Amino acid sequence: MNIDDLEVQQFLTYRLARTHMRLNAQAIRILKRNAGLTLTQWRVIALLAGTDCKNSSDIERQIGMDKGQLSRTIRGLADAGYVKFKTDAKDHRKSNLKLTAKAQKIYDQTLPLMRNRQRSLFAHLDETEIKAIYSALEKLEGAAQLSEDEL
Amino acid sequence: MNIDDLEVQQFLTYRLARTHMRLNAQAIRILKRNAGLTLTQWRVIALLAGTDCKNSSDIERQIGMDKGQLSRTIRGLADAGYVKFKTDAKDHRKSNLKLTAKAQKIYDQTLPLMRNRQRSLFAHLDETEIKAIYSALEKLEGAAQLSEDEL
DNA sequence: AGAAAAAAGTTGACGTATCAACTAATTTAA
DNA sequence: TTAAATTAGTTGATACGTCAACTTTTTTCT
Repeated sequence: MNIDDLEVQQFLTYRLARTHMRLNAQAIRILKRNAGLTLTQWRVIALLAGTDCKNSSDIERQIGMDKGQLSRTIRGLADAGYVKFKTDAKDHRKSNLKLTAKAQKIYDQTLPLMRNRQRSLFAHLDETEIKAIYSALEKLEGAAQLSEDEL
Repeated sequence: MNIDDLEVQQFLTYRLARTHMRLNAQAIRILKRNAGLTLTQWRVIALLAGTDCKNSSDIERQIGMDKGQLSRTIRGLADAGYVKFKTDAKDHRKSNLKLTAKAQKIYDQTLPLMRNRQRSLFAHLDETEIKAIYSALEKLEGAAQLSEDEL
């Protein structure tokens, strides 16, 4: 692999951006059609339902999403009747989030769909590719945190 | 790989989105600092300089970028003195784009930087991972084009 | 040739992402 | 114990991405 001969459109970051864009668009289509949710709404719901995330900061840490955007997404979910706030008894800065029955229901309906999608995507890859892509993404994410001169 | 036991944060699409986000932010930092360009500006310049793309549609096809956004990016580049328009003699719909000396210079300065970054990113991966990730991205991009019921 | 379809590019509207400033509550540590 | 630093969350400004409508020019088809 000689980088000097690599065309810009073949830069790994560029290929990754393209694939990400397309997969994202696909997820947005599926969620819009089947759940009337945006991708970020779905992700927040999924984290609240499927992990031990309880509040905004937990989600932020888990998902690496911008605080501000998260705040607005959560407000949107609350307005749409998907989550309820409850100020933490011990720490009044925190407000713990609870999914409503409505949210739980839509999550239960949508999760199998999203799992099926993962299954179909995996079906296009062989075992080596799956292992390699996970480990590569992990390493790249680490490298992405480096500043220019550490790179 | 059993999908039913896979946590949502481990969905391939999700991991990919995260890695993309971080790599993107890194590229934006580097370009801002070293060239005063945005990532899309850089990509357009790189395609005009390094491939046979001549106009907006060529770039659109190559990069899969939105027409509208491209139009605005190109206008921005023109306003900043990086590209010049020239209506195609044969097809008056097209306007061929030409990089100015200023753009060429900044491209020549920046390309090595960007290549070095690719080199550093690759250095974190082994040969198998590199092969696998390229081939996996290719396949995933194909699968991303499928509609929900084809998946 | 002439109508219909398609392609190039522009523009407007809207949602999402990113960054920074800010308030309020809590923790650290002098 | 109280001043300084940190953490949770909100808000505003601004940039970017996405979608759709629209104009102009070219191509296709009969």
